[in-house]
Amino acid sequence: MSDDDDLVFKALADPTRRALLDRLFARDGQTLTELESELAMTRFGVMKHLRLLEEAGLVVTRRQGREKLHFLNPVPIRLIHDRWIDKYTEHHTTTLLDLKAELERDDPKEKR
Amino acid sequence: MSDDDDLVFKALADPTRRALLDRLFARDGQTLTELESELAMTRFGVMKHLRLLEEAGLVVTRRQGREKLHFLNPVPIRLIHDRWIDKYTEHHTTTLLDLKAELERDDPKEKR
DNA sequence: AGAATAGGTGACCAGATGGTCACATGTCAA
DNA sequence: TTGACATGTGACCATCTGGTCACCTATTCT
Repeated sequence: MSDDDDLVFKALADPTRRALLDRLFARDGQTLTELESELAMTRFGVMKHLRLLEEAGLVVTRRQGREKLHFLNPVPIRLIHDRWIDKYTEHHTTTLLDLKAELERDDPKEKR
Repeated sequence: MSDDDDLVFKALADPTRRALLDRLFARDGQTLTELESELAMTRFGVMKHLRLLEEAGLVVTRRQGREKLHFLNPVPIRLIHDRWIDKYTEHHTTTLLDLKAELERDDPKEKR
């Protein structure tokens, strides 16, 4: 509600930035150059994306000499979850997801 | 990963659409006209936003006569959560959030 | 049937966004 | 201290996005 989290949602809106979060989820504490090498984009682009992620609080950084290490911060994600998932109905959702996984195992890719 | 969820993140990127989800979270099954009346925007704008939310699967609809009822679907939100919150560290995050709430009760609004 | 009501379409415009580049700063190691 | 490396800044451009409007269709009620 306090649309301070606007930064978080804007940051998550781009596929490149989500990919960066995925890379950090897989291995935390990577540098800009490491992340760039995995992403088929110039260093400048990656830097811009990392800046947005950091301003949104989704990534926290620590300088180590001339390197800057990046870490994934899960807290804002958790807050998104809590905004629209009622504690009371959370169990139902989980059940639905299990059912969905079950169905897709039998009938992979059905549209709408 | 299957950037089909691109629609979900794009849909969540706009404050008006998040406000719509909030309204539906508060009271499910509202019509377009009901939602419009709460939002200081023309009906056309609201309709466009609802369409994106529906295409993203965040809102599901049911026609009833000439009315169209809108319902919040929490499943995609849950999937976002599961993408970056490790089951193993989930407890730590919850603990951090509790701590944060605790701190903000004593020191409301501190930046960064 | 005819009026009122609820929802839908396509085009249009101003402003925001993603990506690149030339150039600049800071740090390490020989 | 010089060169190589890691990161940072400001400007620039093509494209996407939010919002509005004139106009259209479908359903309900009298």
